[in-house]
Amino acid sequence: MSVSLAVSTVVFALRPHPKTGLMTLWLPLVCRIREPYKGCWALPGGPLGIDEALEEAAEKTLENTTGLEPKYLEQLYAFGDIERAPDPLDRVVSIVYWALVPSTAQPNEAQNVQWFVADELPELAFDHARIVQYALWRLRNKMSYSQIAHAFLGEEFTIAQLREVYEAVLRKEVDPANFRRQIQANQSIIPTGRYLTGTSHRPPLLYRYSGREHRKEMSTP
Amino acid sequence: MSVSLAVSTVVFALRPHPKTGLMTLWLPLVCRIREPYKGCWALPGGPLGIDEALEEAAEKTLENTTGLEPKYLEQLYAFGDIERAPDPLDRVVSIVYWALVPSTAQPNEAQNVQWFVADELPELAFDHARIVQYALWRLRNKMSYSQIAHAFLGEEFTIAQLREVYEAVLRKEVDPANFRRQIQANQSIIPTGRYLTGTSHRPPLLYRYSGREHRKEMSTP
DNA sequence: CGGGCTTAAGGTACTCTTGACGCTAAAGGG
DNA sequence: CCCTTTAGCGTCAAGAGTACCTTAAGCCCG
Repeated sequence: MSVSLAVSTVVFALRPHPKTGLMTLWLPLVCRIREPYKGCWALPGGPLGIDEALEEAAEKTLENTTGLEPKYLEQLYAFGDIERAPDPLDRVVSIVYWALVPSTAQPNEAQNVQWFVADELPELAFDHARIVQYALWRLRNKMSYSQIAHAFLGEEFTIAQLREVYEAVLRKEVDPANFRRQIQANQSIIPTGRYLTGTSHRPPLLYRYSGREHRKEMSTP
Repeated sequence: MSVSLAVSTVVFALRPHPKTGLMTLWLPLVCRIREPYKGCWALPGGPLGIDEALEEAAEKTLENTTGLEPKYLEQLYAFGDIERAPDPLDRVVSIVYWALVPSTAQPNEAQNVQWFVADELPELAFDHARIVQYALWRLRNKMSYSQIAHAFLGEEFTIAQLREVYEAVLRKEVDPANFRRQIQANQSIIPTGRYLTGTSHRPPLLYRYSGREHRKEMSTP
């Protein structure tokens, strides 16, 4: 008898809040159809195949539950406490990934999968509530020093849309002028020359992600 | 047949470089006594026991190989590529921790264990060279925004000793005056009132770590 | 014993970043 | 045609970071 290994994924997307209409973080959960925690909501995931890479498993889970491809995927943490499952003989070590998917993409709702507002989750199975908390912390942390915000958007976006992502994730207002300055200082976005029309005000320039980080990163070894 | 799970640890300590005499990062490696990579140097570690917590396993490894207790211990990453071992049937997922031990403690050299200068390692088994590279990056990264430097020192230390830790890890000189100001601004160290005597110059004040972080951290969930 | 050497500890001046806020440009709507 | 709204740029002051100077307080050596 040995410890078994699973891979789970915390998937984040931005959508309007059903009540306030403001952009908010959402994530998909699956309803467990077997014990333990039968009927409870849990993170999507599954056992690791013998010939399957960790990241590959996380992507497969994402594809199966939401039908989406991540624009960003990173390992979060390996959770292996002994008391994770009610029965200590079912010991599972979960390697958890977190992913960002653009709001533009339409998710393909699979069976038993439902999206929830990240700050208003139901009771979760195992230690998954703690895992989500940590993933949220990592997302907000990384958002404030890294350039991952564009992963929530499509190929082209305005600076206001990018700012809206920051405001939604960090849950605080950002000064538009200073945000523009900062984002333009580190050469992370480049103007496409095209404008977004159809707004009832001055048409904003469209930008795209330059691909270069302002801080040299090595988040994944 | 399923994937097996192991826990390894990258242990860092500071000691003078044998040639230059400057403080440098060292880490312990064990010589493999069986195939694959027999005779090659590798990170200390071993399989995860069924009733053993991940962090517990990392601490046990540390104790067995060096006889030391870590002043800092954190999960680094879970490495699970398929090509990690020469034979794909021996697939192992390694959950790697990294640890800091104070230079004051005297290591208890176990059999087959030897310490190396972190920047001058021999050829390593498996993907351990890449793991060490990543651990070094994480250490240097964390050192520059966190307060882990004191983990290399004893209970009491002078500001110059703390600065020496920064200089050794980040491999660059730090202005003593500015370093003092920064370190004193975030209330991370407090003066003990005692002085370090026996030096051939003005005796410096001894400080100890206050335990509070200047940036609220949640590096471990 | 006193001058020289070394590091401790604190201070100053300059630069760069950050935050608060004002002004003009350019669209649509009444 | 004016009003409203957001885009985009500029300004100013506070704060953080950097380079460097001054004084303090021990030991070493002549």
